[in-house]
Amino acid sequence: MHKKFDSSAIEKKWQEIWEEEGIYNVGARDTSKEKEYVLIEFPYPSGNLHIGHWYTYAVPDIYVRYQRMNGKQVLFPMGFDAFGLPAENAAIKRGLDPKGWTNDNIAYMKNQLKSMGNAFSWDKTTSSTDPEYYKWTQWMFTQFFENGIAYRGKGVVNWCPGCNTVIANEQVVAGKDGDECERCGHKIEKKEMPQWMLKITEYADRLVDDLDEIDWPEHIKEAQRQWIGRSKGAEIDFKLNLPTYSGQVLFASNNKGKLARMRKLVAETSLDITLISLEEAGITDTEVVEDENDLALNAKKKALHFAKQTDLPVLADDTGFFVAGEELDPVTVKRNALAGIDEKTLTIEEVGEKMVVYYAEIAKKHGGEVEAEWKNALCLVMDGQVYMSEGVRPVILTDEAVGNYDPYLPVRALYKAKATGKHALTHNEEEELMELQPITDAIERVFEPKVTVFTTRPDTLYGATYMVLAPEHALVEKNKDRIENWSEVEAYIKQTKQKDEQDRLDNTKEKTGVKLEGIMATNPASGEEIPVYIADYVLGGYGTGAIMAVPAHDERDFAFSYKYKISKPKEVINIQKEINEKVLNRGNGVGVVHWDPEMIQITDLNTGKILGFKYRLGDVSCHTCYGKLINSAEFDGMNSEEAKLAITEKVGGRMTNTYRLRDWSIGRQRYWGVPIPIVYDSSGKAHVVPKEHLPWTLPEDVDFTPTGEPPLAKSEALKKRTEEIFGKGWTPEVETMDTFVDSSWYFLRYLDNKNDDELSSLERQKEWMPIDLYFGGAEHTTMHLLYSRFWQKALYDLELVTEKEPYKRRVNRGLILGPDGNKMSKSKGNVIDPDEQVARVGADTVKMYLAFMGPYEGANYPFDLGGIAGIRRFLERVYGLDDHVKDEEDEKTTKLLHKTIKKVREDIENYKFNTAISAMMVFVNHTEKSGLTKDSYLAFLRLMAPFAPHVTDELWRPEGKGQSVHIDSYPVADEKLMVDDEVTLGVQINGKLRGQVTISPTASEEEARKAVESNEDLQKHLADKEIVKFIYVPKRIVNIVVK
RNA sequence: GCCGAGGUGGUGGAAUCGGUAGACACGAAGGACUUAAAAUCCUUUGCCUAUUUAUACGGCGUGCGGGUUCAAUUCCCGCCCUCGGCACCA
Repeated sequence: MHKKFDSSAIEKKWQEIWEEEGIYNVGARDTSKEKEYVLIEFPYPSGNLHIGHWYTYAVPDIYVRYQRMNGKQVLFPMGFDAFGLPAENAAIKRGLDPKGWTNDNIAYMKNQLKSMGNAFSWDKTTSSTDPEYYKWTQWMFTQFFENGIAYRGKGVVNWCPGCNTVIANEQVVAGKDGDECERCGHKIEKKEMPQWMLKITEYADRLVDDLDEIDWPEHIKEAQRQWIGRSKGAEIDFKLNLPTYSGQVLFASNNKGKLARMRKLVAETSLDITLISLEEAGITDTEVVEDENDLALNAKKKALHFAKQTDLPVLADDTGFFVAGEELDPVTVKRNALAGIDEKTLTIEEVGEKMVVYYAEIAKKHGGEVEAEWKNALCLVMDGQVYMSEGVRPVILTDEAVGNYDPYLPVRALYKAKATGKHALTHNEEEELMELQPITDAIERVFEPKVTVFTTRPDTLYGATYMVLAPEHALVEKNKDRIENWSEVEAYIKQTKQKDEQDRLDNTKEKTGVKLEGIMATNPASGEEIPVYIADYVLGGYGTGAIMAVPAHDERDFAFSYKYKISKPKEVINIQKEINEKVLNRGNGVGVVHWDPEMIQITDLNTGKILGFKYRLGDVSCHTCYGKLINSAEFDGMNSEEAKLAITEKVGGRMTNTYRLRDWSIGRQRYWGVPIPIVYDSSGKAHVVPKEHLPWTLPEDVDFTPTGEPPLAKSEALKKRTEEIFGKGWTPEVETMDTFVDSSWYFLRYLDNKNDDELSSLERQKEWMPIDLYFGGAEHTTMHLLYSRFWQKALYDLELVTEKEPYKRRVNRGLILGPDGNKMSKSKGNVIDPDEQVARVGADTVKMYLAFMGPYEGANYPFDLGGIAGIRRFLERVYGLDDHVKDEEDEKTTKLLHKTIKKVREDIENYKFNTAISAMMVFVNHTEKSGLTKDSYLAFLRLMAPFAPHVTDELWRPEGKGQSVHIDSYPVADEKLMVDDEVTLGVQINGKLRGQVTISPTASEEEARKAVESNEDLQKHLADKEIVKFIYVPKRIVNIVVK
């Protein structure tokens, strides 16, 4: 090798030329090419690129360049996720300006990133701190607020004294003694405060179900499913021996007619209550965002909204649903039933249509025409035809069928109907159709003293012999006068409050609890009276905060019941399969001292499947299997699965899901983030900052010293701005948003990064979404990936995006460890500085070495300084490979080239860059000896271009008429040139390798046999032996069985 | 405890529709070149045994123990270990 390989000079030269030529800018969508959107997680501009960034960005660049050379238009954008704590900490510690500090870092890191030589689409870049970016972050928040997705919640939050801020549950990690902050390691305190929340829980089902539609590795999907933690079960009401409520009840309406009617209904009941209207209760905040499709949810929303504003019980209703507090009681009114309305599944439009059709039938029966009002739509029926106003689809009713629609009819028809002025359906007539009894019954039920439990095993209801409430359950405090041992109960509640959730859920600790003396519940199935306990292992925030305890079929209930000698387990499930019992370790730590049961695993003999576990102690036992019911009255003999539904139905329960996932708390008491675009009027009511005032910029006159008060509260400029725009007495929200919000939509902004009118136009989204491939770190599996999926779905519902799911495919990469095999850290002194490596061996070498360490997906690899030298040597040899170019090459070399092309292509598509590189090394090792033609040499340069973009362009340009190799095509293997005319097979005798034969790949068994027989070495082994069997698998193996 | 991933030379790793285990690279050893070193090039390199130190032969080898098969790193059963996640979720 005579040329000197000066990687620094080469790399600098080509980076400048590429930038000048702009060959990596994407520009407008070119529809003559297939699109490919490759996304990498954008970095936080900490100030310096580390080797992990290289692994994150430089290796996927191989895939990007490969797709570009395959003729696709590839979008590979890069930006900065630049809000966050480090900037603010720098401000606190060193008195720097967070904005300046961040911008300096961005500028510096941009240069470092350019030294990578990646094919980034820099023309599409963005930064989350750019006001033109966060303007849209804020605008989306206002849309979420107006649609009930963002709300001001109240609740217990994790307060980190280190960061002086609230952190989300997901950001809390388990430490040695209790919860710790993921970022700073301080112990977390529980604090109650108002919080801005996003309703991710409302999307829980879709977040689980839509996983089936995307092509992600199964383990990542599974992690998300577990995080969401959906469990299917039932809510069941247990009556309590408490007196029925009497006194005032708030009715969630100001509609006088409705109130009068409801009062009349209440009078029909045995209840001693008085309904008062919202106005009478002095409630002014009456805006409730209703869901258009879910009637039950509407009633519940109303009830919840007003329950927060009063101490009175609240009664709300909506088309057949009656709600008090949070407890829902659906009633199928006769009218609805006759009209064929199933409240659970129909939209409001569909209900309206059915209702009108039903009225039409009545009208026909009376031989007349009926005019009726339903919801906001005026519906009318004439000549057997039904019309509805206000955008509701008209229904044309004929004698035979219902269901032909004419969109032009309603308005015209409405005037016509009014002109005819025919008979209208009166309230009295309507009431007749409603049948009062079910409604009054429902209202009575709503006020019945009861507690609702959530259970995944309603099939074991007959075995429920006591109940347990969370100590913080509202019912406990409310009934303190009736609880005979209140002082003991109160002490226990106090003790619970001191524990954080981690303590309460610690299964090595003994379970504790207290009986509520004087309160009894009734098992709704068996009718038995059962005692009620409180215990801290039942959590207020999960399910309904109350459980039914089935000691015969739940391990924890068995333990608790054994400790407090509550009741003998009542077995209601019988396992009828052929089972196998295997005794496991003794003692399983469910938290009762001296409780050391025999633990037995129960397996199905036929399938080998684990059915459940059995715990035995003396003459009592508990098992968790499914089976056939016993001791369950009319359900005896039924299967568990069937019985779940049947029993729930019998006792008036509701099948429902419950989730581990909690709403996303996005408010931060911090400065360096997106200001939440909310202002409060003088009465304290929240209003969004209208679009014309966005971006609602971050003020700069702020003192960062953490005092527990949010920094923005100290800004005079923000106060002044708010009063100037909105008026005197108005105050700004002083919280900023979690940075996970910024990263929930950046991939949309890349597409349309200069758009002043929209966050990202639907046209651009149609061109580029969904993201074809998202490379990222495993640490984002449950947080960023779940939040951004939720964000996309919320936008989808507002018709702001085109896709339900943002990411089609996802690849999780591993970590680069220090040379000692440990995680890199300054304290361990094992940090590899990428700039230093680039200066030493060049960017191409660093990139290729990172790709060569192992498969990209999954594992962690130690950085080896010897290993990187090997790659540098390889590149030097490639640099000198043109010395071996000659006019002719042998057939073997041509074959090897095509085999290498095929292998490299396959490997890139499977993210196995390591074996692709090794195949290219084999090719170079071979051709250095054999020589190769110019054509083969150039094909090889193109093959290697994605891996070592600088050196290949250096070698290519003089040959490529001045055009970059990176806009050329990727070589394609010619199958015809890969066919081998002979192949060497291993020959085994009795399964042991004894020699080799070289034959044609299409050789017959007979030919193979001849080849073996003519081989002297093999003959030695075969002499005096009888060949029992001769196995020949073409192109694979020969195996001879001898005696 | 449960769930997931994994366990292959001194090291990173390769080979799994069952078909010559250890590709490629690092490291190590020897040699060439050099005054010398570096760089480069050549050779050797899973372990064991034997001998003529060069070569063939033999044995053992993919965490451990079984099984299926002509043939198992690959499939099945049991166990051990490592890493990651979750942890009384009713």
